[in-house]
Amino acid sequence: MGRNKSAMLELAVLGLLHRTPMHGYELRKQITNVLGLFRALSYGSLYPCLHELLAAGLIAEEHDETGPAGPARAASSTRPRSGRRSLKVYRLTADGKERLQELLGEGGPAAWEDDGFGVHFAFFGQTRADVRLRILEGRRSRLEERTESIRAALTRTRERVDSYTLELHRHGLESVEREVRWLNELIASERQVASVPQVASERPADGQANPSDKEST
Amino acid sequence: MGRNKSAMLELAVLGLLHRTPMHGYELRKQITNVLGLFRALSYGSLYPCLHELLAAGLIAEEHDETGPAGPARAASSTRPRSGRRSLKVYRLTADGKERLQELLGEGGPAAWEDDGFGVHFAFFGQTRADVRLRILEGRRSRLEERTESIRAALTRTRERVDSYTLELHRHGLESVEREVRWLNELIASERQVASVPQVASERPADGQANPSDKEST
DNA sequence: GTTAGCATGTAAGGAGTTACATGATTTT
DNA sequence: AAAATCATGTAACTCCTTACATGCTAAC
Repeated sequence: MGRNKSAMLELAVLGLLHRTPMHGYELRKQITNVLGLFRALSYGSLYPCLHELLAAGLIAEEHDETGPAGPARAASSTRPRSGRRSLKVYRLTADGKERLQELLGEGGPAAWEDDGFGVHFAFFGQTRADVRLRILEGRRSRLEERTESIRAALTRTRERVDSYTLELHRHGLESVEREVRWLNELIASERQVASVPQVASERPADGQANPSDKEST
Repeated sequence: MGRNKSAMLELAVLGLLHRTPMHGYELRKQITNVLGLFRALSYGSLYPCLHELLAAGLIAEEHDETGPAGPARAASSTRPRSGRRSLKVYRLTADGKERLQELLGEGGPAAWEDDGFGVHFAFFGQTRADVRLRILEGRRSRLEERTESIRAALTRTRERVDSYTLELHRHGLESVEREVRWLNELIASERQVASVPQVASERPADGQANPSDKEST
């Protein structure tokens, strides 16, 4: 089949469209800003991906008659766009929902690598509890490997590199250790919930899993 | 000229070879593990880059007669490899040193984006004090933009997304804020040193700039 | 004696960005 | 009326990974 379609981009698109239908333009903003997964996803990769998903029947497009959803839209003209140009709103099809569940159910190594973890975590609300736990634990061991690697580098090269390189490693190590602590909290929280298991297909977890009781401030 | 040669890879290679000559194999390990800049740089991009730098006269190769630098090398046979196969040690040429200074002196936006900052920071020891400060401040405003962006997303979507997405944003925000605090310490430290300016060409900073007085446990 | 690690390279292909091309709508 | 933002799309190009191809040396 098609050419592109990196698994992560596909997952992000299907996952976001599962929440609410939207334009490609809005999808890109969400993927870039809200998920923060791709630093700045370009249209050059998003639109072709959308066309492929459409061809595969995983998403459907509808022509938007309401015009762009600008900030002050409600106040001014209700005049329809009269279809001068193609404004498309994409939504998830039944096949698309199936595919999304399939992707979320895999829970393999791709789900805990740097590029995959964020996307998978963002859609934990639709992910089975056992898969969630597996992904969190996979991510933790991945980061623990990195901890060891930096620690080793730090011991090996101590005194042989300048203070800036040392500081970079020190800060990197602390960042990774901090993320491991965060994962430990999440895993503990998941294990508590695990005593009351739930089905993935019907109204999956929202408000039940309450990771970390710290107030934000 | 040549095809590839992404600026960051070139900088990493020249910067590391400035510290000490080494094999391509060792370079890859340093770039992957020690600098941690590229998650896992492949030979497929490193060796071609090396060939281009060689052709450009920025680095030079010498045939290694001592054999691979294995962990227990010193103990066993001192028998030379007799040149059966090409084992190459690369070192920086005079032109390469010039080019390295040129790259380190730019201090433009590329030096404070996600992919560039780590590499540039690792070679701060060879970077002019004013450029160091500029890069640190550029990085800080970049991260402050991101802080605002996440905070905005958090306010906009509060109550509309599930607890996992909220937790992802909360953790992301804290990570960025933590890095900003780190940068503030570094900037303060640089400003203190700035009262005694120094020339870049002669024995640039090592031990003078002492970022953050925390002991490392 | 076989596995793991050292060491160098190439060809094919994937994944994404940049730059280009177009046009409506909203804000200043 | 100009500038910013919304909105969609394509073609060329860059950079990198994967898989292949080869061979030595150390450790178990």
